[in-house]
Amino acid sequence: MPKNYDHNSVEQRLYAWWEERGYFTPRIDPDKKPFVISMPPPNVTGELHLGHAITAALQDLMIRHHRMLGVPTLWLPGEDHASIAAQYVVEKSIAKEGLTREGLGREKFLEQVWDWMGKYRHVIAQQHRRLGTSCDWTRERFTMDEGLARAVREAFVRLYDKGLIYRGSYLVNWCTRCGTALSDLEVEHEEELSKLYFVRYPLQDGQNDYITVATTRPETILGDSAVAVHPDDQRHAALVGRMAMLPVLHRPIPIIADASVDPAFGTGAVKVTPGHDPTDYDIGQRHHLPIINILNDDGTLNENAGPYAGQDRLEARQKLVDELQVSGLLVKIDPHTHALGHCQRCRTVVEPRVSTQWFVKIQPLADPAIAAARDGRIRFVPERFAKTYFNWMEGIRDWCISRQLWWGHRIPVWYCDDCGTMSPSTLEVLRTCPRCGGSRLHQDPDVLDTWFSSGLWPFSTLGWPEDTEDLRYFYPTDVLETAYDILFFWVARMIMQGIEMTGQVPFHTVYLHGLIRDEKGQKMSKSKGNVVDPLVVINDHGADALRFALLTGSTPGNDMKLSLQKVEGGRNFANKLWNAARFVLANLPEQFSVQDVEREVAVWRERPALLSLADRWILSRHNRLIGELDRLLEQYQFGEAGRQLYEFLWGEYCDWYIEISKAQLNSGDEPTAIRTRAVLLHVLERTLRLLHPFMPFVTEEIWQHLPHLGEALIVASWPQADPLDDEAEAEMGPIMEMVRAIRNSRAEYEVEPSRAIAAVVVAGDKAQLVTSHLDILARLARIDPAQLRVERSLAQKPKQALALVVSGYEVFLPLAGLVDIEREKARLATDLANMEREIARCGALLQNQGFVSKAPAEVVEKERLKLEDLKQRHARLSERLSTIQE
RNA sequence: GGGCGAAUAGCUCAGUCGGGAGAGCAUCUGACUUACAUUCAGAAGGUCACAGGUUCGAGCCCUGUUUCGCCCA
Repeated sequence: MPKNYDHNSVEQRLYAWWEERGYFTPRIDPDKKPFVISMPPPNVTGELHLGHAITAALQDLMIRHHRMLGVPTLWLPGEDHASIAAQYVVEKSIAKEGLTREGLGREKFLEQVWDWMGKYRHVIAQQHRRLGTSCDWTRERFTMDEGLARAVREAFVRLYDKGLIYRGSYLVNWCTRCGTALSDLEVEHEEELSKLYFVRYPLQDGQNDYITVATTRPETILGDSAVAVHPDDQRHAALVGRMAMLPVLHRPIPIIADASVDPAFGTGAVKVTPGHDPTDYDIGQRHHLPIINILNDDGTLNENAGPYAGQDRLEARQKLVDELQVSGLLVKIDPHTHALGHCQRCRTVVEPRVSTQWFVKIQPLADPAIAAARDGRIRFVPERFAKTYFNWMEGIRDWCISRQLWWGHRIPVWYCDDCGTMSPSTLEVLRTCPRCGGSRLHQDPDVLDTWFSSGLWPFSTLGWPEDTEDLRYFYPTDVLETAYDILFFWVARMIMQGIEMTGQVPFHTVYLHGLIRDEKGQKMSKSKGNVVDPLVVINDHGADALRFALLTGSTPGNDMKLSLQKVEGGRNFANKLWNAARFVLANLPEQFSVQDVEREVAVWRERPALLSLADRWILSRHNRLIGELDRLLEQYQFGEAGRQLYEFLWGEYCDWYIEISKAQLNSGDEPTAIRTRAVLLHVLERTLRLLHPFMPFVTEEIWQHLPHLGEALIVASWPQADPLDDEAEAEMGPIMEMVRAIRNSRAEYEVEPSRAIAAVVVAGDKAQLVTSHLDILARLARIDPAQLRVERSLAQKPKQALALVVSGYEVFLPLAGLVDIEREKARLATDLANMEREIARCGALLQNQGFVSKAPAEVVEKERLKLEDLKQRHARLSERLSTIQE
């Protein structure tokens, strides 16, 4: 094995091997309940980013863990066709060649999109492989696959037949660039500084009388149906019921009273444009006002705009303001900040506009989805997202699902040119009209909101609506893991559609992770140019390093700033592990087999006394780690689990046990050496299994070098903990403390690191124990074995020596010529003072009746023991102080 | 306007049982000690945002305040 771990020579080779061996594909076993995750399908608009990397890391962790638990485990991958986003990027792409969607025509344009899909689906799948995702590629799905298209038609028709889908003319969000309607969720509001225009509307029957209204969109004056004031507003009460004359168009409109008007806004009088504003739309409904649409699809004004017809809305705004100015109707223009809706995809300002669209009646779907979360059939991790979910679900409005786009699932409704009826159909092509039998049919030209098909993902990917073996076995799935920013878009819709279509919740747990931000805390975006490409990170430091950094650097639901230093830390960890394995292997004899280890382990279980204290300690620590990991993984505390693995492997196994093992291996006692090798290997091998879900590549690679049973770590079994050895842990603690204290003193007195020094350990009834572990002190604290003494007690304590007092032990370091009595006095005095403070605190606590009577017995006992230990150490220290003061 | 989150070491963040404040990085001192300089040993560094409250005991629970961020309307 080379000295440094080289991820580049390992990762892609191992992945190809795993995939080829078929480890990612579960075997259906009717006696076992499977574990299933549907991978959130990335958009085929581009390449993966760090958000996908954390998604992959978290899900692969759960998947690999369950696979090792022996559960049939399915992680179903795929890609989303991302209707509006994909159409947007392809349009931009062909624009570089001077082509337009309209110029190409529907068919030719769709060919271009399919080309794009083919390319990027492949790129995305390859990138997922680089991340190490152990998903079942044999079940890979695309939301535009025929099977999934069939599911979309089925879902549409079922909802239609139940009366939950309707078509009608309503006010919707309209993107003038994309030329389509959008759902409420696809509109993003941003605070912007704009202008508030105050405009006089002359009264129809008054001379020189006006009512002044304030508006941010003066061009919509052309579509006004009324002026409204608040019913209690005394300033305008006299005008209610009279008529105002619309500027420019000179159309008389009524002045009405409506409680939704905010008297504090502008002058308290507002213009009402039911065709282009949601609030005004509602006012219009209440007062039976006419709806006037002044916009064409592309954002130019239509014939209702009179002289401004044909002009772009923003161009018309300026001209109209100029005209108002000239005619003296413009009172003033104030600066004004307000939230403006933008198209999620192209950032164009969204215009509310009345048009004929398809809608899902959402309340009948939302109610059961709310109930499922209320009664615990679905739980959220972290829990607080349940509240966000309820907030949104309870205020939900009907879902506009039709889009005036070309790329996507065509709305499965056919119009008969003979009898004029419309027929929804689950058939891909409807050839004859079910009503009149006519064959002159044309399909609705629009497509469905992408999220309509995404909402079916957990079951459409398994074959629904067919009653397939996969659907029966793998559905419902278990965990849905994704970023919190698509809770409404996707998660909520899967829950609603899942319950509606299958009668079951599609998953029992929703785990939401936060967003990955750059080092300054900003959201990564291509336009900001601060996007970190996961592939670059992987090439530099390895997928394991990236995954470990993402997993241990985040808390569920919280955003995370990823720094490359953190990834370097992960890379260093992989290298550390690699070298630990090199050490272990270098010390194994040629013929060392797993059977040898197993035989040893079986013996220890019967007779732990055969082991050294350090052996027992590392075994117990390892078994404790297993228990902790089981608990943490169960609770979805993946970051903490990873950190504990890191701490164990680096801080305990490498820093202590490997160092101690060097002494045991070189002790000259063959049984000790054999035993030590077995412990080294046993603990390493089992810890590799625990770490595998976090760092799959380096663990598998090392495992393959070690003696092992079975084919691959990826399908090895998850370790089960042996009993803990509390005694060993309790006795090892003070010995480690002693080593640290000696190292500390050596550093303080600037003893050359290479120089071995003498020591006397006073150990009371632990003398035997320490005597059998002198090698630890000798090696780890650099004590000269020839000058190391252990005594039960010492009548005459050396004066020219440093005295170290740790729990249960006293250590004297006779550093001839180095000990400075004055300095030593000062050190002892400081230590004593600190100790006295602690003793006072501890004593006061134990004096406190409330504490003694109310705190749990074990906490009280802990404090008692602590106080006792402190007092002992204090006594020895003060004795020492008086000795050297003589 | 409503809701949520964050505020802990110089930086980035853990701290999910209410029981003596932690890690990584950075800094300082020292070391090529035969697995690893992607390393090792040691040190320094904190009024856990602020003010109250509950409790024997609060970084953690409750109330209020400040600053920053996000979501919804």
